Amino acid sequence: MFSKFLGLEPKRRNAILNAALREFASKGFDDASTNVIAKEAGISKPLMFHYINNKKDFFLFLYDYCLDILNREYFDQIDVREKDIFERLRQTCLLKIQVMQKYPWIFDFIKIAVLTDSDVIKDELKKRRKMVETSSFERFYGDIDTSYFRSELDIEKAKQLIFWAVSGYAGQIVDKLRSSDISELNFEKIRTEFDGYLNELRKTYYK
Amino acid sequence: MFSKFLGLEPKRRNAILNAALREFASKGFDDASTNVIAKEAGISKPLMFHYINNKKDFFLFLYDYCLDILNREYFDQIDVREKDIFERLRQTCLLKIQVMQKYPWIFDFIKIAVLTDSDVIKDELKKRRKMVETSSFERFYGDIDTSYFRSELDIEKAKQLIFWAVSGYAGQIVDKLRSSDISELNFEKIRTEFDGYLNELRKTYYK
DNA sequence: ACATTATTTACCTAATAGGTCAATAATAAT
DNA sequence: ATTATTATTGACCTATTAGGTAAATAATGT
Repeated sequence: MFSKFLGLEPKRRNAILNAALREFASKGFDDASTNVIAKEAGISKPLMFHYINNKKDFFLFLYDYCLDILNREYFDQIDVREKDIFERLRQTCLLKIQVMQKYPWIFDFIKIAVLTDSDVIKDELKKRRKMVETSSFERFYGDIDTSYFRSELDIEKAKQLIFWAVSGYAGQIVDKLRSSDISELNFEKIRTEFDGYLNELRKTYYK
Repeated sequence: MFSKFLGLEPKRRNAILNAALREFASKGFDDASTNVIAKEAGISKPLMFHYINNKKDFFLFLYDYCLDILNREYFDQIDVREKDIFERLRQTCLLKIQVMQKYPWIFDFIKIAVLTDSDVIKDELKKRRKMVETSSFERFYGDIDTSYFRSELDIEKAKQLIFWAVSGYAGQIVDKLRSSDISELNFEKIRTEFDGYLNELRKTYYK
């Protein structure tokens, strides 16, 4: 059905893709404008409609397509054998940044797709809803090794607090990713800064 | 200029106020709809325009008005003599929840007003911009007593991590505040849960 | 030179935007 | 009870934008 879109050269396909993800993610389905998407993708509206059929189908297609991308490039890449929470966080966060360099709005798009209550797409989404984690917390950090934790701690609370702390840092990075040009961001510097925070957390939570 | 609005009985005034804050905060100035605001406030559009003059002036009025509210009911209430970071966080967060029970969107509105780049209001906002903190971090947590911290810690990183962790918890509460009816929320339970997390943090970061 | 594909200009109808006018409903004053 | 006044709304204005398409043009391959 979306073979025309899929058959495009990657550069244009990704231009349309990212323009759409951004518009949908930041405005929601109903308020998103196909005019804006076309303009930001750098093509005319009729040409875009030549590729995408209509707004609704396009959104639903994007949902499936993005879940595939995320499964391939994110979820499947996570090494579940790593049981150290800080190593796991390091891995998942860096991976996430990597994915977001290619698709800056993909996570927000999925989040909005899951949480939306737009009448037009609600039912369709309900049908095809594979098990997508809303919190991303239990799925990722349910099976870590807690034996390193300082004994006087409440493990569940500690895990939650660590997760929130790291999310705070990640949120800051994401803001930077979006405001500055992605290419000119110093990835190496981010990594060492991030490791600094992770070490600090390790010092406080581990024996 | 907005004497008509200010002279309203508090119930209606707050209905319009909160409807407007919500619409502006969640859509931004340009995309916010006066139709939606009037409908959600429970009055007709002409009546609303009878009170508010026009969209632009209304937004700018709201900006000043909300800063006043925040100064009176939030910033001025913070006990700056309290130098313990966890006590300070406890205080500010509970205060914030209290303010948000009255005006659920006031913080988001100010944030959007500060960050917006709408051509219509940008210049006007620049003129009247009193020093509003963007990060809220330095202003609140610059002068706390760090002597309780475990000696091997990097103080600045630790403060930042604590702040992020607490923000994570606060964000969760705010989501609940918005989804459920505010009145039916168990404030007492939140307080004890919050204290639980603060204690956990104290255990990990203090000697 | 022709057939085909890629792309845009110009347009459609319906909805919504900010905003107002003139009429109605409610209240207060006589 | 009647009038004067205030509070409130239905109907409407013009401009813009929404999603979407038909037909013409530009580019490409044969």
